Amino acid sequence: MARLEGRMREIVERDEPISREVWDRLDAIDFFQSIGERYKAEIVRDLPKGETITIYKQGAFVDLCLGPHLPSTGKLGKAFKLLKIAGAYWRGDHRNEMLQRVYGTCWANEQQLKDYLHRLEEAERRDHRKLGREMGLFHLQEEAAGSVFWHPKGWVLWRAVETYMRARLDEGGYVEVKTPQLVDRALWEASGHWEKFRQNMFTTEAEGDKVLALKPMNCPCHVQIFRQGIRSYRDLPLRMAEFGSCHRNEPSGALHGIMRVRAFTQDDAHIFCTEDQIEGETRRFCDLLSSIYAAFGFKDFAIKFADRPPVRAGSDETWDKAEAALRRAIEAAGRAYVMNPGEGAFYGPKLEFVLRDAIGRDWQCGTLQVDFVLPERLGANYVGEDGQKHRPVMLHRAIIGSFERFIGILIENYAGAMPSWLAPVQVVVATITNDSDSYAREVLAALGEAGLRAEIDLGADKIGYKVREHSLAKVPAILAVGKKEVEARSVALRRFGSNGQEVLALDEAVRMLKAEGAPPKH
RNA sequence: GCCGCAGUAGCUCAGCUGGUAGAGCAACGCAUUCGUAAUGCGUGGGUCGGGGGUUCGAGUCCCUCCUGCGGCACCA
Repeated sequence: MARLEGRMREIVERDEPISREVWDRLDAIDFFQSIGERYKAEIVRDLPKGETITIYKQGAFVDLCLGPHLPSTGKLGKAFKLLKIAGAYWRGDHRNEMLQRVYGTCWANEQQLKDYLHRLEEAERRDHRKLGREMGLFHLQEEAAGSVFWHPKGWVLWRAVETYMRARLDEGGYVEVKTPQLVDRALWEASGHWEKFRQNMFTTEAEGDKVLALKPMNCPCHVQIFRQGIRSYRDLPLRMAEFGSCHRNEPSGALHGIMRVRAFTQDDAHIFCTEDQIEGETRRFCDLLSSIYAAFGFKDFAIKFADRPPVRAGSDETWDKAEAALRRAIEAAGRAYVMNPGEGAFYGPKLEFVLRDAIGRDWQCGTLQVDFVLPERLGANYVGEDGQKHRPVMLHRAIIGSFERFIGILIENYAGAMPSWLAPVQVVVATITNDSDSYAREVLAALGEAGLRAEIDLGADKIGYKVREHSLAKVPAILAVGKKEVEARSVALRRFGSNGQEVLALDEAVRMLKAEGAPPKH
């Protein structure tokens, strides 16, 4: 890359003029073929008839390009840098050959380039893989590639997220269930997942010729619960939630820290409802989702509307109906969205709710999918007002998506400095000398009684050392106690990110920290 | 899975053309009782990712597998 960059600088230096020409299609094909540029020739060949074919020349270099280009190479300036080199499939199709792609960045001036590179470095500091290790939240190791070992502190964070989500679902009119991990392939064949995703499913054998699959998702299981007994239209909408542990054998190259793993837990739910209820349920879901995102500190998120994929289940009429229903619903919910053509699930169109990580990569977290197909395939029905059997519609939906991914994004969003309600340790009591130990224990007990996750540091180190240690651990609050505090029954509170401290009466500090450590109200 | 790069102590990294593995931080021990981001001294710690090969001798060279990283493809 250094050599490439050197050549680029020479070309910029030469300030070669760049000219645009329009060529005849056949001439262009012949020309590119003759110089061995068979990919360019292929592009020209595939361009629709009547398309203008533009050629840019720069010295002896002749290339096909839609343009526009700079008038001359010198106009590029010197504020550029090559960043990475990687393979990319020709025309984005993995069945094609792989070409080498060189990534670079270019800015109007050196300062902007420097700022950009600095931002990249800053982002690396937030990387959840680095912070997860440093903060002792979790680890990954090759004997369980793609599965997370959650450490005590990381699991506290997980539980805080789970407890909050459970409370919101309870309030939101959901019922919670738990379904099996190992399920006979017959069910996956019936749902259509076996045909489409068999190679990504972990399987095992039992009782001779039985093949069981570790569930890659929860929906078929939820339908089994729905099918127990006789459902009435009065039961709808039935919102069935599960913190469902799923396994998917993701391609090795897709794994990424805890964001893309092979074993994960979804905040999954399926809303069984009538067609008429789709709109109301979608609106209700969007409201719940945005309220929960806001509670976790995400004000901005994108919504994408993914419509029918090339390979799919269900008739075109069913898809027309499902897409129209979802479009009406999202529009009625008054949410802006962009299209994501052809990216729907195989059984229905979906809304994708997308959050962004520290280095600007987008991650789908929430989703809402309209499904007319699975209830049919798996034989779900209910008795309507008319006394006849009807098919329910299923809305597949998740808010945080997977706990693993969402926690990864949370860590990056806060750069590890979690708000108190999510922090593994909310407050540390640190003594200045051992004379204060017994009072410090009283302080710890008071914090514990208030339900705070508190730790105590009675070590023989200097207070400066303790402050540094717990600041690096990103603990939201440090309560220092020394002679003065013992006498006044007070504490010296230092908050994460602040250089000063305030001295407060013990009960006042406990009251304040308790309030700050509670999950957000909504 | 594909292309490229990488894997040395818990972490960050050094180790020249092959000659018995090193630093800082962390950990542990002892001393220090100190008022808001590092007290001092000492000690232990490695199948150099796994396997195979070349060589008198491999962390270093070759083959192969695994894992990770960056993209691509995939993502129910």
